[in-house]
Amino acid sequence: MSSEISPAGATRGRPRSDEVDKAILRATSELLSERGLDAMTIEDVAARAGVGKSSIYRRWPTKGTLALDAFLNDFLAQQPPVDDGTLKGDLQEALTLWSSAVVGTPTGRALVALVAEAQHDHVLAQGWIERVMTPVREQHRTMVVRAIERGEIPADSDIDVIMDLLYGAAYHRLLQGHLSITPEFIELVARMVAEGAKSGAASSH
Amino acid sequence: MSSEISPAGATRGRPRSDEVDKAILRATSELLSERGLDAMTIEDVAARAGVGKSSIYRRWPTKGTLALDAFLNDFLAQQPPVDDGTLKGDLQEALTLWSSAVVGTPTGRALVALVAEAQHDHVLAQGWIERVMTPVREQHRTMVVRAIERGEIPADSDIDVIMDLLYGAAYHRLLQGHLSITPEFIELVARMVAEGAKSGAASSH
Amino acid sequence: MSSEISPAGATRGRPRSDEVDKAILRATSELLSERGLDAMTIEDVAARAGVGKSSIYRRWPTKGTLALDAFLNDFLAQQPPVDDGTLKGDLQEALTLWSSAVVGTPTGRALVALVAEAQHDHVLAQGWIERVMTPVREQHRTMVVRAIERGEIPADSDIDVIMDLLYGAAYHRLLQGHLSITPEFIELVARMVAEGAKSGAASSH
Amino acid sequence: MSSEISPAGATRGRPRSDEVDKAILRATSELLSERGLDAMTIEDVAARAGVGKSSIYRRWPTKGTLALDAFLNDFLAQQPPVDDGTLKGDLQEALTLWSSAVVGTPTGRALVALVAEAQHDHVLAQGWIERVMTPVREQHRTMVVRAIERGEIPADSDIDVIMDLLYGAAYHRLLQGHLSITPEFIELVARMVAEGAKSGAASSH
DNA sequence: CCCTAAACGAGACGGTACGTCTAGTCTTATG
DNA sequence: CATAAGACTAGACGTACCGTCTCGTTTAGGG
Repeated sequence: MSSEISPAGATRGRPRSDEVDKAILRATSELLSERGLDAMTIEDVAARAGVGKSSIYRRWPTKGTLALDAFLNDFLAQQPPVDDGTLKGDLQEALTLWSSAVVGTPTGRALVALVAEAQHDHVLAQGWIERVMTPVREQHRTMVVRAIERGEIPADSDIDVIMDLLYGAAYHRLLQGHLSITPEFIELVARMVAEGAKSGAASSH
Repeated sequence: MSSEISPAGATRGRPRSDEVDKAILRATSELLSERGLDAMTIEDVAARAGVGKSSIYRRWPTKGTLALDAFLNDFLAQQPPVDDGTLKGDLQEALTLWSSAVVGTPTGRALVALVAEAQHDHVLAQGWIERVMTPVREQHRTMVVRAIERGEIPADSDIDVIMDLLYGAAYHRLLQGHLSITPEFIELVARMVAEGAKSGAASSH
Repeated sequence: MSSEISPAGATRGRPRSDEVDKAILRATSELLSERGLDAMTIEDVAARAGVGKSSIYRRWPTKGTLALDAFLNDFLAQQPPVDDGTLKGDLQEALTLWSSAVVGTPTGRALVALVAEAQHDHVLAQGWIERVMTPVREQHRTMVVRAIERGEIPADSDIDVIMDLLYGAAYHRLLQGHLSITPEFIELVARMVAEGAKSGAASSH
Repeated sequence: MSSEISPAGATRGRPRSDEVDKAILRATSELLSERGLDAMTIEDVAARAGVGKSSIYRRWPTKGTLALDAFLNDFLAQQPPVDDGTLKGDLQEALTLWSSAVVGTPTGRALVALVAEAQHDHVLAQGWIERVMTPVREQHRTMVVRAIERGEIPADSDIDVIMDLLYGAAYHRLLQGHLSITPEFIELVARMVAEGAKSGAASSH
């Protein structure tokens, strides 16, 4: 698990046990869906995993970073690359995949809780960017690059802003809870972002 | 303060003291900017305000709802209506106002913490929608209505989605912290949303 | 309970509950005899007494001082004054009373553990002297005073040393465990101390 | 070190290292005077000695027995036999030697801690009797035997009780801390015990 | 002008989880 | 085998807050 604190030296002393890693992450996943990050305690995890508390603290500095590792297994597998032939189609498909992984699911509740937790856990915040935001955006960046190659949108389009509009709208409804994420919403967002992108050269003000 | 629990009966007994209200909200505001919602405890607030804990619990059910009241004073005053003559100009101006109230300010840190807290405090979540989201969107709805009246965008545009795109992108950067909110970002978002809106009839898939 | 930390002001706030005091001391007494001071934990006491841990820490700074209070109830009642008419008889009777309270009893195990604990708990050490050693010696001082008045022993006898010889020998066997405390031992100690006291003027070297 | 657990078989495999023994005992001695038995942990000792924890556990079953070995080196050398010509003189000299080894010294603090520890470490308690109490008393027994041979005290004197009176008084002040051990105290104790011994036949009640 | 009911400051209450620490055991790679 | 290193389970420590609950006191109407 890449976010773990690695043992200082290297091969001296008893090595960390993989069994323990797995048991902790399994217990964390379970508790995360059963009661959410906030109601999950380190002591719960240790008890459920049949592990001493120090074996957890030895690996993860905070509850949030532990939860992040447990979350990643589930989440990333559900965000494969897409290719529909049009920018609007790609955006819609990506957002549909995201929403089906996240809306009303345990994974989604974990995501929401992690974003919340990251607001006061800076280690988690950094891990979140590096291990969730960056990979997902990197993967989806190709959608936009293909659209540029097809001549659908300007060559100097700001890919980051396109991503922010697409996911921003979705995260907004997920986190603020003022309206729900429906297929119609997704279709409209994808259409408007794709359309807006056509006029979206990076800096023409 | 409208979110307070009001005394059941009516006028018997000693009335609630306005001094106490003010002292609590002042202490909350201070502590909120000094150390953030998460590190602020009810006991801190009581001590700072020179007030018994029960005088706080009598008025607000959770730490979040208390913080919401303290936040609202500061925030809403800073979001006046705008009118620039074009949709893109209105959107840009509204977002600029928002960002100057929120980016790098104590108010912004409070906002972020409140959104986080609302993820596991349902009373707060409801209050957040009713007392922050709804008023702000209501106020800004006129921007879009004017654009429709001017014939800039279709009559059946989905105002909610336009708002979600605009604020969603901004909240996204604020909450995820992967990129910063610059004037260029705001300009580009406003332009792309305005452009996208031109093709954004509510349901044409 | 005189060793408790008393509340700062006086009558402000909710007063300490006598019920809680009693429950804690009862639980402590029980656990002390069931498993000894060392194996007794504050958490055990709290659970047994049906009390929060903080209600214990609020009153007693260390496990030792808590145990001391629990011990005192039992012990002091068992050390009434004696009067036999002769010094040797008084000493023998006092030591017999002490030994029957202490040898092979839960109270005795508590005493031994407290003396041990006092070696690294200075607050307890001071409390032990003030609330056990001093009262017992004060009470028994009259035995020696009467012996002086009867002319049995010199007027300038060192009462402290007489006490140290009498109790010292007994504590020695109790704590070192090299030999046991029998009636014959007690009789002989009492006789030898009484006899030694006849030549024991305070400073004739 | 006689209290160590000896290796089961004999000569198979890598032999125990004397260096390790010495390093452990040296580290123990140092830590014992620096912070006392109670604050000394096995992990401290291992770290200071540059040794694995298991190399300590392989040799000594408990912290107390380890400390006992470290203590013995220092202590026993300081208790040579005495011969003054009179019982009172011998007792006084023996007690003076003991007090100068023990009162206000690191050795003394170790002794006190060991007696305390022995109250809940039965292996240590047994070792204490066998390797401290017994040798010292055996050595000093000759003082009393000589006094009997000189006709100073009855032939059927109880040597154990004489020792208990002498050392008991001293240990009492050392452990209870209610009064200090001065030359005057020692002189008076020696005189009173010697005097008491003249009437101290074993069982004449 | 008293009476009564509620609000007030203070702080004790039963709980719960924290993150740290030590104990004593176990598991590596290296001598 | 013994060794140094250090991970392992277990569980107590003392602290910090939680939200509730007494206290004695204060402050208003309503009778």
